[in-house]
Amino acid sequence: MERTETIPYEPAPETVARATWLRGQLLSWFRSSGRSFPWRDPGRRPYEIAVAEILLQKTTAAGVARAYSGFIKRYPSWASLALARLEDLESELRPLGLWRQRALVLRQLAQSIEERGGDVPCSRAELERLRGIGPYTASAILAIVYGRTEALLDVNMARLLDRFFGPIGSSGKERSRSLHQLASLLVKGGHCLQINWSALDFGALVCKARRPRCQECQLKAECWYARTQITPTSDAPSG
DNA sequence: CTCCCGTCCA
DNA sequence: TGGACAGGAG
Repeated sequence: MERTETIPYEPAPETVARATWLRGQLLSWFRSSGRSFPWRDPGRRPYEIAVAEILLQKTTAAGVARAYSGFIKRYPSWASLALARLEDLESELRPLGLWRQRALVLRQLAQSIEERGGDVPCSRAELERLRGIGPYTASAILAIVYGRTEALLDVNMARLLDRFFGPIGSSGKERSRSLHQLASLLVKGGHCLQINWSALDFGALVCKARRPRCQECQLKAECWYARTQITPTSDAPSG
């Protein structure tokens, strides 16, 4: 037997074709409807990128957008953040939620970076050793700061992939592996940041968790979710 | 698996 | 009023 049957490192040809089509659609959609955030602006320092990624964890991007500029202005560097008073940090973070653990994480992260001479690690292993930096945040820093080809598989992209390609695997482990495979397939075609941000924005604005806008979605003809869940008389299920 | 947590929207 | 949010840690 072929080893590809037991070790599916290679996605099926049809999957590759659909992923390529999806890429084109997302990039096209992003040019006209993508979101603009201060932390996406070119020229941002690694510090500003890292802080944004911590703030964005399990928090709405719209909320972070409101607090971001003020936070950077008040704490403009790793050094200032490392020396911050915990109470001040907490009150700055309070409107975003998760303020207690995030204040600790940010200050400890700043102190760790300062001990390294002020530079953000450029390897996944080093990044994930730091408090508050897991697989996703490490990928984001590698992609945005160091220009590496990494998939930003957050809840938005996961939902989009899940719906577009259809349910994958029975176990959570298998599903996770397939999602990462699809995500890396998307990103490997080039334009890493554009495709990542387009998938995130599309998942947040069109392929929403609550009320997906399937009727006006340009992917509906090829989307598993739209083709199976939509009925002529009703939009996407409300639940 | 649970907790962290304020905000937003159906 | 409750689920969901650019996750991560215990």
